Amino acid sequence: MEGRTTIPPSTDSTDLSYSQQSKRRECTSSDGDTQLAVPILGAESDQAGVKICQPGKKRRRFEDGRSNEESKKASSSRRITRSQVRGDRGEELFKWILSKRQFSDEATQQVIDGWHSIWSRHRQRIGEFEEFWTKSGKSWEDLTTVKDPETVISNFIAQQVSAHATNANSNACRTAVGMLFRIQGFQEDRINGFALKQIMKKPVAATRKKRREEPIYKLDILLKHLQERAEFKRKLSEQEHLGCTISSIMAFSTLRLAEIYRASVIQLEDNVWQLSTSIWKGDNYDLTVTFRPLSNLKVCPTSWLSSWIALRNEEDRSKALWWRPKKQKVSSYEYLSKAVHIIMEASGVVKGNSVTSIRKSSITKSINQGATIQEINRASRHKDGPSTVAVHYDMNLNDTIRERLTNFE
DNA sequence: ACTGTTTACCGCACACTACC
DNA sequence: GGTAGTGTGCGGTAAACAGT
Repeated sequence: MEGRTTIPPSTDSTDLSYSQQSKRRECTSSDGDTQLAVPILGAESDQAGVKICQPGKKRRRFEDGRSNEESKKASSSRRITRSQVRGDRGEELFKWILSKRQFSDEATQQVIDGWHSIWSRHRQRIGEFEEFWTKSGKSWEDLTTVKDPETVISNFIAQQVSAHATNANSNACRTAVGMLFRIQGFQEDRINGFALKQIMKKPVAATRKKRREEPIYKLDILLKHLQERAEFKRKLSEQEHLGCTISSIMAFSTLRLAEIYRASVIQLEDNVWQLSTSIWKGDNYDLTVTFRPLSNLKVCPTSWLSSWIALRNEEDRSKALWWRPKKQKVSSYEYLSKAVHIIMEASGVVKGNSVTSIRKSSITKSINQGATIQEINRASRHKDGPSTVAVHYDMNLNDTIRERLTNFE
């Protein structure tokens, strides 16, 4: 996988429009709020290449070769935690601090709501801090009289590190506890000072993305697979059907999985589908994408959407978009993720590729076909198009450029 | 001194997965 | 199957460079 090949002409289009009775079917978004994942980065470096160049030198650079390539996946030694209690304590502490500042419950809640999905992570880290704090004989009250937050954080991080915290954990703790002081009104420089930055150098460096020209698989293998699956949709398991539908949407809309997860959909006339979602990454805004039938219906989102919806009973029509007809429940984010992975694997996509790689290869293919930069920016919805695209999407196109460079007199 | 370009750094949203 | 720990992508911003 890599290199270019010719794009198979997308040909025939058997009609497989499943029932599409009434215009305007409506499905609402599932989630109330998302509940996953945390920020911060990782790669458990056994001493990542932190290398600070001598003073007189230029810029520091952390990703010079030789850092152990394979970003290690979920380290085998996951810390064991008594999570529920911990998170609850964390949230309690957070709320307690705001109440000390006379924040009303509503106000406090709205502060929390300002974080979309990561709050569930912050509260865990704060909980971890709470343990540390209490264990060292301090009370919550003592927290409000802290004069020097940086010291508190530094000591906390240092102790985490000596207790073999992962880099990701160090980063997460720094962020969460810093936040705890930020809401007390401390200014940035009192929190994230020079000494703490020194401490954080290693974990932060370890998480930096290593840039390389990684080949992206061809979108075509996925499309081909979708096309095959479309032949016998009725034999597909519910999860496969789901996976195909989402893959198709992703390939043709370059939306992220999380965005698709919280999407809702309306069917307009003639198999035209309108998908609405909200973008949270970067600027927050709502987005509506309209899918019209493509010449190859077998890979087209419209036909996958209509057959997906057709799986449910009449009375479930208005249920959430990712409602699971068999189980009679709404899919979780993880379930969607698994569904797409099943499809990717079946298509022959190399294991280890993330769901968003579909987005990547879709954009890469467009570039390869000569899409203009404007088209790419519009499709990818990247703010700072050119640089982002250059770094993330056209990596395996460099071969072409190099080949051209070989031409000389 | 001023303008333009590249890259580091921060922090949050998103993705993956061990484990219960 | 879902939770929570761990890993990744990317926008905003400013520092470090580089040119005029």
